Amino acid sequence: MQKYLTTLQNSPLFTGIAIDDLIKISNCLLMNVKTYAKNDYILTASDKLHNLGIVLSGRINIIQEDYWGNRSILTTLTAGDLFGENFICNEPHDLFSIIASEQSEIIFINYQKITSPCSCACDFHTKLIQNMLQIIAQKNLLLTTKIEHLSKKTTREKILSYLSSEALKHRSNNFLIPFNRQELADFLSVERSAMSAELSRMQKDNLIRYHRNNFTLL
Amino acid sequence: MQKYLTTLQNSPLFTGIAIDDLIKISNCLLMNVKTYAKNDYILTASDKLHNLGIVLSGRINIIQEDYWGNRSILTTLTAGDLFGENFICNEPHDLFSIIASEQSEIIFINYQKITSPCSCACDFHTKLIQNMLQIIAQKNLLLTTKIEHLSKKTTREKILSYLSSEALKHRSNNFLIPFNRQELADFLSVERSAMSAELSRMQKDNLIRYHRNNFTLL
DNA sequence: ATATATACGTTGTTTTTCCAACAAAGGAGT
DNA sequence: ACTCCTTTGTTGGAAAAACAACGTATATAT
Repeated sequence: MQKYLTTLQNSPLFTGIAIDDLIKISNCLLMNVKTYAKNDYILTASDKLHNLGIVLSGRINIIQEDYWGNRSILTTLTAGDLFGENFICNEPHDLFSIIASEQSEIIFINYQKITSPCSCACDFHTKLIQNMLQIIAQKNLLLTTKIEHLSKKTTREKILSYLSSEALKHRSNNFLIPFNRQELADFLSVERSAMSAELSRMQKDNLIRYHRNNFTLL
Repeated sequence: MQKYLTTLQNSPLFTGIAIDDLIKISNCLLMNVKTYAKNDYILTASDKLHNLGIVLSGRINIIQEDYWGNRSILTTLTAGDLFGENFICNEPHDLFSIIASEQSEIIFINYQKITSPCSCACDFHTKLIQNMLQIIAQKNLLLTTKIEHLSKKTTREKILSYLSSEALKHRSNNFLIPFNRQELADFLSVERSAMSAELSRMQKDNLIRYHRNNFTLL
């Protein structure tokens, strides 16, 4: 357990919890490390997940299989990343599976133990619960704004929706975006070259100025 | 307070908590009822929200104002509905405002009090925290699957993505959808008539069968 | 400085969606 | 059955996006 502490400490679930307290708390949480070989299933779509997982090493993919069996990778997680926040305490979903894409170690934390107070470490427990809520709430916010962008019908509107939210976030009409063109196109679910073309048209129309990933709204 | 108990009891935040316990718990939660007139701001974009809100009566809109000041209504909430789960414990967002669209009563519940255990009612408190997590996690799941649909480029792919997830959810290739055509089109962010046309083409291509809101995947 | 790879922009063609207008089908009430 | 109203389906032209192919800029390494 000792050797995983640094990874755990850097996980958002344990932010604000001192390393000494982490050691104490780890005894109450029914933690449990498992090792998976490449291509092992960590969770199949019909399983119900009772634990929160944190990747200690390796790489795992959250995948979706549709009605016809077509697979697509939703996200790929590496050391320190958390999973299961959404599946937990929900009915069996039948939507996602989790597979190790290389040999991986996962630490599982009993969900019940996180949400119910215990005798030994109640102070940290409160912090833990708040961290947990914050993580999900933050993700929720990200998903909501992304949906806002994706709901726009034209590429131009999608771009403007995204740039607008970035400008509000930075409290400035000039800001850097964390994507290159291909990544931005993927994020907005449009075609890269078409998006590039639209960007130049928007510049011509005096809506925006940009160079590389530095953007200015006019 | 008494007269609001039924509304509160029906709120997902308090499911599984008996009415007697609800009365006890309500004393610990620093609840606070406020009345708003039509068009009053309940939250402006730059405010930080410290409380969870439940609508007791009336109707409120969660709105978004973009960089240029264009407003759009994201959701509209009525009696029993909860808001603030996502804003709470996040940095000021500058993205959403909340406005009463008619005279409304809102009960605010101190967020700190929800997440920290208290002396008087710890059993219900645990249930409360679990309800809170479940609500957000469930919403998260909904948002994630919606993003999956919206990320598809063509209308046909969006429809199939949606129908596939419904089929998996119902564990059957035949199911009823909870939308009429206009609602489905809005949900998938496509144009109704174009979607109707695409549906008939899909039927002609032997991908699906449908009548009204009864669908079968082939 | 040169070579090489990667990111970005441009253009023309094909495909898809939007839009508007209308036609057909289904439901509710008399 | 008939009317009225709502929902769903159809069609053709206009607009937009996807796609492919290529040209240009920028970064990196040797």
